[in-house]
Parts: sequence; structure tokens; C-alpha cells
Amino acid sequence: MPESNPPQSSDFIREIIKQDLIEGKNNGKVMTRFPPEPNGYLHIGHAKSICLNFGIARDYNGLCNLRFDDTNPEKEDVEYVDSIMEDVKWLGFDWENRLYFASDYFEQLYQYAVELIKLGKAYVCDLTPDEIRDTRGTLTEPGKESPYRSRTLEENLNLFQRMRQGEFPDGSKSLRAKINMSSPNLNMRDPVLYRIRRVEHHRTGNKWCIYPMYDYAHPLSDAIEGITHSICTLEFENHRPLYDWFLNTLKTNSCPRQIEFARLNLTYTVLSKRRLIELVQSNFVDGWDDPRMPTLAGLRRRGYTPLAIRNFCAAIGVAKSDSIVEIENLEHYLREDLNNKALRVMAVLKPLKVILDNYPEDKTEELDAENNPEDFSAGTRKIPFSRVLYIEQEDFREAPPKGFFRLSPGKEVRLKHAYYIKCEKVIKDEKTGEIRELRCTYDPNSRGGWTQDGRKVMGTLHWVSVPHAGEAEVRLYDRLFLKPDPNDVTEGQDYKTNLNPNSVKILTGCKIEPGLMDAKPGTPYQFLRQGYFCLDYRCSTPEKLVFNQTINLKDTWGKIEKFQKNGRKDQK
RNA sequence: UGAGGCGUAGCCAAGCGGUAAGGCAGCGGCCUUUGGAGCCGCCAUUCCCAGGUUCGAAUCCUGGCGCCUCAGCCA
Repeated sequence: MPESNPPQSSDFIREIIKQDLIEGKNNGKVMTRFPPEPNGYLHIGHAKSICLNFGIARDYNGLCNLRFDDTNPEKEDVEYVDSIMEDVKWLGFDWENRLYFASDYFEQLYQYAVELIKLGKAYVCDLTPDEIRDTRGTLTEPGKESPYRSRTLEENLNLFQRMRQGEFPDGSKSLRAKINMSSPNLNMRDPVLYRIRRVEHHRTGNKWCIYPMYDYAHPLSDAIEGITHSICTLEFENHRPLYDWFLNTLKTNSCPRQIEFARLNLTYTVLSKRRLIELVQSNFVDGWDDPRMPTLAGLRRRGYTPLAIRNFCAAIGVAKSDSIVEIENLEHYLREDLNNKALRVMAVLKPLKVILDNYPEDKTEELDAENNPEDFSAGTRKIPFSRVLYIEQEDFREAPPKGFFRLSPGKEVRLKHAYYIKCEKVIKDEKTGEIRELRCTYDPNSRGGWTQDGRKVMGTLHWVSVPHAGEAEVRLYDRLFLKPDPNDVTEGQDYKTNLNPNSVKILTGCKIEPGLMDAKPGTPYQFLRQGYFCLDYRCSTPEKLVFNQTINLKDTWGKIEKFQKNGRKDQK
């Protein structure tokens, strides 16, 4: 089984790194980092970044750190740091002993700020946030210099120290870099470095009442860790001059290089933290690990595999153009991996009873069934067969449409691993007209699903023996959003109006082959002819099994039938 | 009317002056004890547009056009 089917082609970042290596930069070392802020759960977009950063380290004999960018205690929480560590590990990456927190550098960062003041490159500003905004200027007009810009070194040093000691109320003062208020790059117009916030930090507690800003903390954290290539997303491109400014004016020993790439966007999916957190907190979904969520926790619970996600990330590539990847790509790599690994089993989701009139009343046979045709080492198992069976309601049609080669009156089909059966009679409820059961006959000479006479039997059905069947609840999922772009809404509405009201369908009373009663969480199963499923590790109990649909099998018949109803095939 | 980016097929994406990789999707066929999987074939005479340089341009130059990001004491 190949570890990775899509060839890992190079990308512009790897090209840069190769070139740096050729030029002997950084003493031939490559050091990256994955720097999440612990203010939410990781999602598939983060997976792209994780695969990139850890993948580069792996490819160029380097190392990748896990560093929490925890400089804003107002939004952060240990719940998130725990989930992030779990998700990175699950995806298959290892930061070994290099687990870092920006908050571990608060003292060093403070000293760097003192240094900046001494260099005359930072000052304490008494302007309020509103005043700072009002004096920042606009995209086309320069800003105005703060009246506090020319405070003496001594005054700045004294004030900054007193900021730290808690002598000033929240928001009353800030430390600002002294750069250029008329820079065309707004990030360079004396950005705030430190703000006063009396908020308990999830790691440093109440030790600090001033907290550094991202723009300031990030380049210095990178330098402290000896990062060589600091990879981030496109929206930070405008921040790079500031990133470099800190490193250059503080003359740090190591000089990381920031490189930006386009973040992942997926059709039918929302990936902004703000929106994901809203879905969770407003109960549009059932928590961060709801199987419909694009979070790694959600995908894991849904039955996605780490390899599928990694292969997907490798396949979509890394570039600088904004892009929206069609979700079919992700689904393709999911099916590919699951096809290789999933144990084949039979489960009837919407049961229809079939009675084999010519099969002995009290007989039970044990039939052989392969566990995975893609992998002989998965072996075989025995499945019981008897006179009364369940088949799928959808596999019988009293009036079969053209091209339907499943069961219908007078027609013969194969029961997978078992026998040919022929439908002789349809028994209906006298009042409702609903189909109650089918009376069929079986061909004793077709055991195993084959005869010598060369008879052609097109349809193959899955089934479960009634007296041996187990029961389960099965949850089917559809896309969370109805439109490829969930943000495509009419004036005044928001993405939530595009939520799919039918994104989950709960089926109870599903019939499963007896062996499945021992299903293990984390094991992928293929319910034959239907799709891939896994035990829901949150809701399933030994008394009441609950399976999540991971992804359906490609359904060409469903597609054909849809086209037959809707008209021509080539119309969308 | 500021600055920084980006524009190659329906969607991603290689390509780095020598004549348009690959994946997804789609289409056609083969095969099939899963209408799954697999296999075979098709799918850009042209790279946002217009000029220019060159024997030769998606690649270099000039000028347009379009899209994205930035005016948090968020990251």
C-alpha cells in the first residue's frame, strides 16, 4: 500500500529553501514552526499549514517546532491548546521535545522592548485606541505623529516599566514602535507593541498586565527559536516589512525569513475561526467535533483518516494565488485511502424483508466472505444465511426504470457471497399499499453467488439474515452548506442562511451482520455498496451502536437515474 | 487617487527563452460476485488583454484590465 499516491511535487517555498541551502544560508539548517493561536480548534486549513511546515522539515533534514502564539489571553484557553496538540499528533506529526509558547518568551520580549526604547525606536503613547485610529491616516493619506512620540528615553523607560507594574489602567497607554507615520504601508505607522490588559493568562496567570502584539512577538519568537523559514498566510504579506524591521533594528542573532502562501478555501465549507466558533456556540452544530465540521476533530469523528488528509494537502499544492479547492478533491483522497483499508461488511439501512419460500425453515448456513478485496491479508469471515433476510428497500422496485438491474417482480439477482434469488411475489399492506415483504425463491446451485450455466445476473445485493441480525443507528451526513460559496448570500443575510437543514439524517433500526456488533471505534468499515462508516466514539454504546457515515461510495446509478429524471446528462 | 500581492482548462497546479506536467471533476469505453474499486481513451494550437524584443515568449520588456490584502491596543 503506497504511503502517498500523489507525488509530492515541489512548490515555490521548497524552491526558496533549496536555493537557500545551495547558498549556504543558515549554516545549512532548516527550521520551521507551526504557530497556532489557542483560540479555537484546528481545521482542514490548518492541516495544509501543518503538512507544509512539518513536511518541509522532514524533506530537508530540518526540524519543526510547535509553538503556541498565545499573546492575547482574552480569547485563548487551555482547552484549545490540548485539542491542538491532539490534532497535530493525530495528523501524524511530531514536535518531539520542541513544544513552545510565545508566553514563555514574555520576559525576553519585554527586554527587547526596553532595548528598542533605548535605541530610540519605541515610545510610550498616551493616545486612546480611538485617537490612534484617528491619527493613523488612511490608505491614501499619511498619519499624524503622536504628541507623545518625542518623549525622552528616560521617560519612556520609566513609563514602560510602570506599565508593567500595573500603575496605569487598561488601555490608557501603549508602547509603540517609532517608525514612520507617513509610510504607505499602514503597518509601519508606529504600530502598537504592547497593550495594558488586566486579564488572566492561561499559562502566566496574573504575572503580566501588559501583553505583546502579534507583529512584535512573532518575529522575535521566531528568532529566539532559530527559525529559518517562517511560513504564514497571504494576509501577512503586508506585515513582512515590519517583521523584518524588528529583526534588523534589534540585530537578533538569527534572521528568519517570512514566506507567505495562500490559505486553503474549500467549497461548501466555512473555515474562518469566527464562523466556526459561531456555529459551535450558537448550536448550529453539536460541538467542535460534530462530524459535519471541517475541524480536524470533526473529520476524525466522521471517519476521515490522517493519510487521506495528508495526501489531499500534497495534491492541492502550495502557491500564492487565492484559490478555492473543490471539496471533491478531499473526498477523492478519503475514498482512496478507505478503499485500501476498510473492512467490508453488510448492513441494511432501510430493511425490506425477503422470505425464501424454497429454503428450509430452520436451516442456517455459514458462508465465506472476503473482508477486503483490495487486501487479501485482511482474510475472510463467516456470515450466517437463512430463510428470512433483509435487503435494502431501495434495491427493490415493483416497476423498475430502464437500466435498473436490481430486484423486481420475476427478476433474478445475486445476493453477495450467497445465492441467486428470484422475486416471485410482492406482499403489500392491504390498507396502505405499502410493501411488507417479498416472497422469493433461491437457486440451490448458485451457492457462493455463481452458477456453471453461464447465466448472466447483473445485480448484486447486500443482505442480512433476520434471525442473526444486529441493530444499529446510522447517521448519514450531507454537506453543511447548500452553496459552493457559503458566503454567497443576498444583501442583509449571512452565511448561516446557507446552512443545509438536512445535513444529518438519523436512521434507526438498521440491520447489521452479526460480526459488526463487535465493531471497534477507529476502524473504518465499508458497508457494501453504500459507503464508508465508523463507530461514533462519542455516542455509541455496546447496548446501542451508532455509526457515522464517513463518505458514500461513488454512485453512478444514482447519477444516471437523476439524469433520467432531470433530462440530459451534459446539463448541470 | 496609496502600498503589497495574484491572474495557465470547470477547480487546484507544474512550467524559470526551445514549442503547455500532474491531480480533481467531466465525458466515452473495458472489466466487475460491491452500479464500488481497477483499467484504457478524450478533455488548453494556447497561458487576463494589447503591443514590443527574439530564429523562437506562458516565460523577457512596455502599457492596460481584473481580482485579493491592508486604516484592531486580534492573530
